[in-house]
Amino acid sequence: MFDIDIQSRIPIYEQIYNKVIELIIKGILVENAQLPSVRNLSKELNVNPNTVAKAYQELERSKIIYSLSGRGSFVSEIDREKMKERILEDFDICVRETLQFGLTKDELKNRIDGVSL
Amino acid sequence: MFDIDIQSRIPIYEQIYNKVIELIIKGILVENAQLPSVRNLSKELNVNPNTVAKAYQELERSKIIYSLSGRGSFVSEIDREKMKERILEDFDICVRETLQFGLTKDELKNRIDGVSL
DNA sequence: TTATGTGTACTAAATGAGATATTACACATA
DNA sequence: TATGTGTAATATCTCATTTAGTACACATAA
Repeated sequence: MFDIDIQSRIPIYEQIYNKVIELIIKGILVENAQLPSVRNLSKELNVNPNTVAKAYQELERSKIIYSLSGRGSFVSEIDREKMKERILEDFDICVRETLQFGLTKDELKNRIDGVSL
Repeated sequence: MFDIDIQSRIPIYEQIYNKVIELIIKGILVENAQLPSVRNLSKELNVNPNTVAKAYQELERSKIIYSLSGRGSFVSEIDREKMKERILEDFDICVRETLQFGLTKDELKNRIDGVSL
């Protein structure tokens, strides 16, 4: 569920951050659902607790989750559209970078069809 | 011409690498055109010569440029389609990451129209 | 030949982000 | 009371990136 890629150039804490967003958007983590505890998730991922804590703190700063001392961390009120918007803004950057190389928007659109998960 | 972003999380040598590709794709650097010398470009960018050299060496490894000892570095034979393909493969990764969040291909395609350089 | 400009190689050091190790504290709750 | 929670703090390690400096071999024009 929280699989991460140690090889990736994307920092672990950022992968966790993104994973939580992904799970929320997909409806797997619903409003007020409790996230795995820092210590449990760190064991599950074979990662230092500080790393998970950092991800959770960033998520809280973004108001995506809220953490209660002694209780745990939970999913905030969800505005799916706002979350999607945030993802799409990252996508914009990628598109912009690609266009910069001189490719056309049509080439990009056609390309999307061929992409498979 | 070779503007780079010191703030970026993308390494300088990689920005230079990408810049050269961009200039080739756009037809600004044509076949057998000479690149700025390692020392000159390093001065222009306020960057260590080693950093430029690293970019050039990577470009040569990729057969995008060729370097002649004592002469300089030059643009290789160009297969624009192959270069585009390489760019698009990076784009694929980005698309895949975005789809992973649960967005649809149509949402992505529509989004592209709104992007401006 | 000489001077200058080219790529290349090498070693050493500085930097910074990321991750780890460890301990500790305050809080909630069964 | 015991256990589990988030949080904080400090020190350390690792690694990629970048810098600094020097040196060598080659090409070429003066």
